[in-house]
Amino acid sequence: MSRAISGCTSSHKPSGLRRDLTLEGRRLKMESPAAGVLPAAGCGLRRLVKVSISRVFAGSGGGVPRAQVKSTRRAKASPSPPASAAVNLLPDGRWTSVFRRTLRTWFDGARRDLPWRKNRDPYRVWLSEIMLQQTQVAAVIGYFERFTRAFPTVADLAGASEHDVLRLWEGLGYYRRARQLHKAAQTIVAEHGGVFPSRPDAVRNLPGIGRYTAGAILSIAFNQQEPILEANTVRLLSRLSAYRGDPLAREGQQLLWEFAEHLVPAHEPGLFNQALMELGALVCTPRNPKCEACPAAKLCPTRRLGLQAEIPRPKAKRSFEAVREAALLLSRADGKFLIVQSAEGERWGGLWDFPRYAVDAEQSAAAIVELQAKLKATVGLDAEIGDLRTTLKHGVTRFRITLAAYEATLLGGRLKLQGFAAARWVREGELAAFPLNVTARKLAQLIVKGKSTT
DNA sequence: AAAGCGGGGAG
DNA sequence: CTCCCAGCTTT
Repeated sequence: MSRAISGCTSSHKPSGLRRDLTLEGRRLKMESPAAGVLPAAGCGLRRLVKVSISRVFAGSGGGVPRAQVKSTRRAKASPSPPASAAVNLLPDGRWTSVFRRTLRTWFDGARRDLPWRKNRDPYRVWLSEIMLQQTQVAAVIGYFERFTRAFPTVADLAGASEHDVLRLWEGLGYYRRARQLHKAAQTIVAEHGGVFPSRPDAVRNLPGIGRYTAGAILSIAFNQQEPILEANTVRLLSRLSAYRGDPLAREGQQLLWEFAEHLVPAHEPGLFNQALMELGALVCTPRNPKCEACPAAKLCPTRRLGLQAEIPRPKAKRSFEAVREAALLLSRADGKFLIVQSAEGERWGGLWDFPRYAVDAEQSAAAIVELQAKLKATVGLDAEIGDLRTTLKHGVTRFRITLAAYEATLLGGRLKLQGFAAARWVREGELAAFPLNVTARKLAQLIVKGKSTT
């Protein structure tokens, strides 16, 4: 792995002087300026070039094959659990009635005090649901508070710039959510008079709102008897029905949605749905579920069968593709850095970043050669690159990113940049005002702190 | 049906 | 380390 790149000892500071700067005895020369979209400072240029090597580990695995057979003994002293036959998970009326009452009683005492539970304002419910998509509660709380402070109403959100919306989303991930939220707010203002719609099809048609989110908003904010199914309830309902198939496959989804629809009561469906999720989040956890503390323990066939570790069926491992990237940090004599905005549909779409280059080479020496070629081809630079060094590492779900750096200088010319929504030169102090992805944010901090790249 | 999309938290 | 998270959208 190429994280062993290290040893840059140069620590010169940026200066505005026009000089033929050398780094570690190596020089970066400008090639003939190609027609480009970005003017580089004509003279006195000093570029600080950093490279980040990012890597996405690959590997693929298959799902764990499991027997399809299940036993469906019935409980004796408790209401009958749902059958786990392949076609029907629905419990009888007695089980359902006991479960609803038990769950609601438990929720009254166990309910967490979360900021979006302060009231039932549809806007706040909606915002929280969008933020909570594939994102844990603890991670959302602070974002929700800052966001609602900045944009207290749908109209405030609709009137904001996408830049400001993304700034408040920065670090939360899945940035398409923020852009869709923003667009939906504008739709609500334009087509619904600024009032959040309550008709299911109108809600469902807003960008970023799928079946789960629509059900959550309609039940919680509008007290409509609509079911929900998300990560917590997939797990909870799988266990409550001892469903041994793949809960994420089509059949599993259909059965679990039917189960959820069967369970949701006419009275306070929103509280019931939140109670389902709360139980899944706090008690019926993925690993080592707290069955001793579960109000529904006696209603749970999975618990009775001791199959908590098998249900829900573990997901198949994801496969990964190896990727390595270099982030280029260019600074001019006036201290401005080049940043680019990722195009819509791309990774980090809408966010700003330092331009990145794919690097295939495994070893640092080969990576440097490769980068030289790419810089020449894409930026029009002849670069002699100093030592690469690791500056920080960052890991995300599908990426193992190691950022390294090299230093070089550039003496002017024009840059050819394509494939970005926008590109700008900004002062060091202005970097913080842009919505940057997390690795760019960390590199920006490095710039502010160190001034030099060592 | 499968892939793409981020980042952080927990075990 | 690995797994998972108040999913949606596009292919």
